[in-house]
Amino acid sequence: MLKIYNTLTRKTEEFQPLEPGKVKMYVCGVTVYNDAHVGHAMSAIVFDIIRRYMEYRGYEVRHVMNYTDVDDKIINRANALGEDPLKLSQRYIEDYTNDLKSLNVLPATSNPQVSKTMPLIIKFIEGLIEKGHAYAAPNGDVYFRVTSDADYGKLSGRKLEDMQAGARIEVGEQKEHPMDFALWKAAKPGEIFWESPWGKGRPGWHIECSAMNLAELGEQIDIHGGGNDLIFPHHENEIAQSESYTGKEFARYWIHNGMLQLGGEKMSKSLGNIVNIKEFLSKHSADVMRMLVLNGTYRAPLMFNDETVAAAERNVERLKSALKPASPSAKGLPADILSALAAAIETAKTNFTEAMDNDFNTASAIAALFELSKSINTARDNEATADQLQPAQDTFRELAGVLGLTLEEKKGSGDANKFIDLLIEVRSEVRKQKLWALSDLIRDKLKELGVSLEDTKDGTTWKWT
RNA sequence: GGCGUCGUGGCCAAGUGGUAAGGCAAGGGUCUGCAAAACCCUCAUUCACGGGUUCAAAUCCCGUCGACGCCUCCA
Repeated sequence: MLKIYNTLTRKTEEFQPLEPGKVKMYVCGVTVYNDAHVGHAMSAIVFDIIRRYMEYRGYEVRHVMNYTDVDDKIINRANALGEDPLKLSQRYIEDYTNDLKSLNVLPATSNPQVSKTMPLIIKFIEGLIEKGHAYAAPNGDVYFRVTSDADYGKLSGRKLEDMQAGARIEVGEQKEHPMDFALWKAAKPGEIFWESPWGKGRPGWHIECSAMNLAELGEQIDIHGGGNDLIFPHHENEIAQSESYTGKEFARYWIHNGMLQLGGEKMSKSLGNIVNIKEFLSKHSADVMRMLVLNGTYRAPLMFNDETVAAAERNVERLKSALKPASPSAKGLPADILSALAAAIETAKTNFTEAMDNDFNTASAIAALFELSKSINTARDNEATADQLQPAQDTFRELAGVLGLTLEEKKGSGDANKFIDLLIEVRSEVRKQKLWALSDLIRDKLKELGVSLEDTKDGTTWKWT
């Protein structure tokens, strides 16, 4: 039985989809005006794992992730670069799509964009005005009337009175209530705009997600996700808009991932403590990024530093060791170890599923993989044949795949491979003659070039590092 | 100030009532010409602190201290 922690109720609840066997999941994507960083990667990986696990459990998942391609920051950046805002955002959409692919994140079922949802957004706002939940200000802005929503604040646990008391809230000139938020913003001179019943303008930040949800998944969805920095105001306002518009409960389960921490602080563009996804992937594999996420709890802050990255690197190597082939000269396993291996397969499956069912407890799930890898390696060291190893390695590969780990070795340039093979062949002859200094020199020099050798009784293996 | 999450070994971290998973690092060993990898052993009488409930608490309750996130754009 799959259980999920729901931000809305602050409880871990049994997952019950609206429609048996199907999951409608909407995850807030990124605002595309800049290179994405590893914090965005964390969020994407978290929901990728959730999606993969639900599919493993047999659900048909419709996974929608939007792109915010109309926004103040995009307009500012485009102005600074002298570029058309929609061209700029389109460029970064392609860029982020590539990042996600590099991270082995499955493509979402669909990726709606604000700029392509304009008619529905306008219709949505009109509907809210008709029902008294919104009003147009004289300057062409349209605001949501928070006092018209009886349970406004239920997701973030805030009350309007408390928020009004907050010192940093300033009363907008055009607003009835300081917490009212913009559904539509009148265009400033020279800004990109769309025609609307309220004049030229563009949508506010929150309305896009309500509209795209409706367009892609309908009035009610199972899961709504995003970073926990979106709980307020973004998700709170989405609920207010959608539920005021449809009169129905919007999302049943709200899932929020924790923030990636660099130097004890949230990684964010405004703090300037950024590691880009591309920068990270130039030094480490996608599996390493994923391992960092898997080692922790998706809801908790994720520590990101040299030490945790190095540990993740080693963890990935350790898991890969389980997939090394059996020795060609293996004589076969003793009966007791063979049955222990069979038992280890079942234990791993059980522990893995129990862990993941418990609100996607990946740290526990990964522990099940470490234990299985130990059993496999022990079997290999005890003369297991390839056939004897295979069932365990198949299970291992399958479970790792559910977490989105590829466990693939790094590929070098194909041309180099045959020369490396040749060098190793020569080195084998050198070793037969016990010319250790020379053979070690070859090994050391290759290491410097990124090729690491391992001498085994069945000969020498190598890989790119 | 308000709302929320959380404080577990040198580090990352699971465990939410029954006597501390897993990984990294470290030390010892097996194997190896030497490495590397793998495997074996060691590594928290204790879970921020102070009270309380209970036969039993890291786990529940109260308080204190501390960290982080949100309250402004944010994955």
